[in-house]
Amino acid sequence: MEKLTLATREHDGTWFGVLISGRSGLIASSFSKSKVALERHLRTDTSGTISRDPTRESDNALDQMVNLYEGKKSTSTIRLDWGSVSEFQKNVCERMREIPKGRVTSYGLIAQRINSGPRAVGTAVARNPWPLFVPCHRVVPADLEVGNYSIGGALSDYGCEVKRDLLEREGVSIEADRISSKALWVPTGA
DNA sequence: GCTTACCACGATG
DNA sequence: CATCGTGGTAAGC
Repeated sequence: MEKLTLATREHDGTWFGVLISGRSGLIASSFSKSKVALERHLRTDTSGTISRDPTRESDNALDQMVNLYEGKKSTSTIRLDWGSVSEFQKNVCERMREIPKGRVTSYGLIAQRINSGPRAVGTAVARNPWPLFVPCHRVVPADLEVGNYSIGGALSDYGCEVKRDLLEREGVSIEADRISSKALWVPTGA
């Protein structure tokens, strides 16, 4: 089995973590108020020897993660390990990566773009292995409420609040639980 | 293999 | 508020 690196960092009361394969790149990212919950979530579905020794790549990934959490510009690109991602999920992730910072789109619009259905897109977004790196927080319901967000594989009110904060730090204006329609971005392309 | 139940949805009434 | 259609997934045979 392959050797993996698990690295975590605390920032502003929140724990951030990454699981990285030196060979193929970032397998998963996550964040949580609880360090143990974070590590447990990152370890799920991984069979392999886990090292806690930070690497340049893990340091870099955590730097980026905190930057993205703060709504700042990312300064480098992280390799993503697509190995355990279905073709459909990959398609959805690619569309999410096209959403500009400070904008949002809806599950249904992504579905139209890829000739699928909103619920199917919802399950794919929910299973995003790389929150923050792949900006699943920019996908919201068609009525432009903030919508749901899961952390550590589970939905929570905390997750929804985090999603709202992420969007606002990226410049999305939200009044009375409703996102400004100026922020709506319609996916482009074939 | 096939069937079913479950969803971070959307449209309708 | 309720209901239904929907597509992908995983768990169950």
